[in-house]
This record gives sequence, structure tokens and C-alpha cells, in this order.
Amino acid sequence: MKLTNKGRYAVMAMADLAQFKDNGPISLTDISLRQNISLAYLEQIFIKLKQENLVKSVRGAKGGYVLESPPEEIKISNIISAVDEKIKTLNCKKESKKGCNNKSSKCITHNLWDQLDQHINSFFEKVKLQDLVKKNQMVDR
Amino acid sequence: MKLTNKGRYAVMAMADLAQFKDNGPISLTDISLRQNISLAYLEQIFIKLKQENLVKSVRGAKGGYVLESPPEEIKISNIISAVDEKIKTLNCKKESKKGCNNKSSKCITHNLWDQLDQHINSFFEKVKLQDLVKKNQMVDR
DNA sequence: GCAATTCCTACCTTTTCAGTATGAATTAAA
DNA sequence: TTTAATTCATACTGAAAAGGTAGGAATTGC
Ligand code: FES
Ligand code: FES
Repeated sequence: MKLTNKGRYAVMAMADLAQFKDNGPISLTDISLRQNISLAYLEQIFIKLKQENLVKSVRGAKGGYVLESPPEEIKISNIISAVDEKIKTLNCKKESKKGCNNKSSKCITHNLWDQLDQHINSFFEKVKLQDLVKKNQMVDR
Repeated sequence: MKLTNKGRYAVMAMADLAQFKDNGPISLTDISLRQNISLAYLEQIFIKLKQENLVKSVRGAKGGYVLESPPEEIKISNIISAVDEKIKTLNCKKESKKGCNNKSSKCITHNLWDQLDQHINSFFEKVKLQDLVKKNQMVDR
């Protein structure tokens, strides 16, 4: 059970945006340097964040990205799901795919994983982007 | 973020053992058929469960596996960790490996993942094997 | 003795992750 | 108006992990 870099990077980058939100559009180059994430990889991540309306982009020189909402309104769950970091704990069979339920009934652990799923999601729902920034306050560059 | 089959199978198999614990040693063939898991794969899983003293084995014909403790004393966390299903949410750099903390300080999301880790682990600590069996009571075969 | 079983270890196939590479489109500023 | 900085779009690749399979040895009840 592990978190992927894509999800982790997405949250890091969003936290970076929140931290420097008063500096106008933040370029991915800046984020790349500050957070130590490959620029090209960040680009791919931001395509998705933009599609989900978490950020908006400003093209051209001096461009970059800006948060669409204030940090206290952005939930971690929004970020995670935007980059396709689904929580996959269940493994039920569906439409001719393989899965763990035989004989058309749920497996013995189905309920357990379902609860785990909810447990994790409730964590992501509870935490806002703002919570990250507060705890890591630092002087402006 | 997903749960692997190895962990899922381990819990399914242990739940099966709990369910039929009064039938003497349960062979992996039985579990394989009931839970629809490959026999050879189950064998590998049970090596680990045995190493961690969650089950004991009875070799030879009419052999199989038996729980080492009553189902109400076995935590899901014990099972998950026995089969190396670590919860990997953090990504700190360690000993010349790559990681997300540059400049010898923790990244902005470190605390978040650390809390998530604890959140998930507390779930696994809370649930006992017995809880699974109760919810899925079925008549003996 | 034989069949059922655990034990052991090597190998294999597929998928996913994590990132590179390349180039086009856009735009502020010199 | 050129240049440099940027986002946008997409294809590719290498490595690792997941999810098994395969084959056989050791043990033991009947
Ligand atoms: S997880 Fe849904 S049937 Fe097993
Ligand atoms: S998770 Fe520990 S430094 Fe990023």
C-alpha cells in the first residue's frame, strides 16, 4: 500500500502555490527548483490540476499558475483525485475482468476494504491546503 | 494508492482459517478453492504468515494450517505487515537514495503523509480477524 | 507405498511508475 | 519585432513491482 509520487508531487506543488500565492502567477520552473521535482513531470501534473479547475494558467513569459480557490477551501482529496490517484482497496470483479468475488457474492473481506477506503478518504476530505502552509511557514524568498 | 493482492489474499485466507477453525488443519487447496486464489501463490503467502507466528503448519497428508491465536486476538495489522505490505506514504531521502527532501529538511508535505500513515495504521490495529468472520457468518460446508 | 500436503526457490509476464524527450503555441518584455 | 520564458501536447522509454507459474523436494497419514 503506497502513495505514488504523482499524488505526492501534486500536493507539494499545490502547497507551493498556496505559499507564494501573493506573488502573482508562479511558474513551474520555480516550483521545480523549490520542491525539487522534474519540470516536465510537473507539466503533466498541472494539465490535470487545470482540467479539474484547481488552478488556472497564464501563458507566455512571466506566466505560470494560480490557485482557483483560496487554500482554505481546497481539500487534499480534490488534489489527489485530480491526478488520478484513486484509492483502490476493493478488488471486486467487474465486466469480464478478473476480481476477487466468485459466485456472484462479495468476498469475505469486501466490507473491510470498503471501510478502509472510507477511512482514508475521510482523512483527505478533512485536510485543507491551508493546513499544510500554516505548519510550514517560512519567510518569503 | 492501492492495496495489493498479496495483502488482500493474506487477510482473506486468514479469515477463511478463522471461519473453519474447528475443522482441524485447513489445507491450502481448500482455501484456494473457497477463496479463488492460486494455490502456488497462497503457499508463498503462508510461508510469511508462518514466519510471523500467525499460523502453524501441519505437514503431510491431512495436513494444513491452523491459527496460532484465537481470531479475536489477531489484528489485521499483524497480517498485513507479515506479508510485507508496508504502508509507504512517506518518501524521505535516506542513505544516498533519492527522496523528496532536499537541503536536509523535511518537505512541505512530510507531516501530512506521516499523519496519513498513522491514520491508516490505526485502522488496521483496530480491526480483529474475528470482526470479519462475524459479519460474514455462513453455514459450515 | 502412495497420495496429499507443506516447503523451497527460480523464473516469467504484465502492468504501472516515473520520468525524458521533443516540439509547438503563446506572450511579456527588450 | 525578435527573443526568451513560459504553458501545452504527446510520444516514448527504462526500471521496478506486482502477480503470478513451474518444478521439484520433504513430510506424513492412510
Ligand atoms: S473486494 Fe469486493 S468482492 Fe472482494
Ligand atoms: S515525505 Fe519526508 S521529506 Fe517529503
